[in-house]
Amino acid sequence: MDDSNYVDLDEETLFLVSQTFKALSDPTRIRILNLLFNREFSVNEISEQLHLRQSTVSHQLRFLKNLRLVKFRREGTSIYYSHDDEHVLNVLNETIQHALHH
Amino acid sequence: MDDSNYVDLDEETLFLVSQTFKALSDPTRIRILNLLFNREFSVNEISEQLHLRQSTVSHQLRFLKNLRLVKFRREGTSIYYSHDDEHVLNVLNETIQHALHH
DNA sequence: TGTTTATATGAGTATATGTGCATATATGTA
DNA sequence: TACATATATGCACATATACTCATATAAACA
Repeated sequence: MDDSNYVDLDEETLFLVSQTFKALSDPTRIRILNLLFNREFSVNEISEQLHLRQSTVSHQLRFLKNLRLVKFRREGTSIYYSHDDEHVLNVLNETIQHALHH
Repeated sequence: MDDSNYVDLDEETLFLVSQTFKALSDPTRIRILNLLFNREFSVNEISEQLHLRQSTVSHQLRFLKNLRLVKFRREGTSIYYSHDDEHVLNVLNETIQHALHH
């Protein structure tokens, strides 16, 4: 069989890929990203919409922010978060649709 | 803004999606799936190729098997594993390529 | 400046996860 | 049957993770 396309993954790539999927491996983060799919929400809005503690949302947003999966803008005392990675969001959405229809 | 497409995810979908990504969130499992991309390998072959303990490979294959991401066939005393989910493998490959070229 | 509102963060805790060792199981062969 | 080889599995342990509470930080405004 032809396995000439096989390339051993370097450590940096492995880390980046695993971190990306780790972001999508937690139900809370999936719910947040799914909520942000269409528009931006403030931390409080996310908290209320998903029935999560403010600190829980804030912790998870930091996680997603560090991976550059979400971006934010300040408006007064509120901070509005929105998604910031088309590729990852597409992967998530595809997999959700795949799960919903199978 | 239009958020009419937003649907709260049911628990079962959330679990399935998060489990799928959890499978892809570990460097060892990523390396195994990446190895199996082109052809099947026995447990020992995987172990040798990736410099992993036999038990580690076996444990992770069980994980992947439970999620139906790999399938296997017996040949004598060896068991050959191969991938069994085109969608997940595509998602993984896309994300690896994305990471390699960015 | 003091107060209110919104968000971020540190510490503690319970649980989940990944790995290795030792051993069990299963197949093949003498 | 006895033994060798290949794989699976139970247990123990170290580490990672997600959540909560309490508190810190930051902006708006009286």
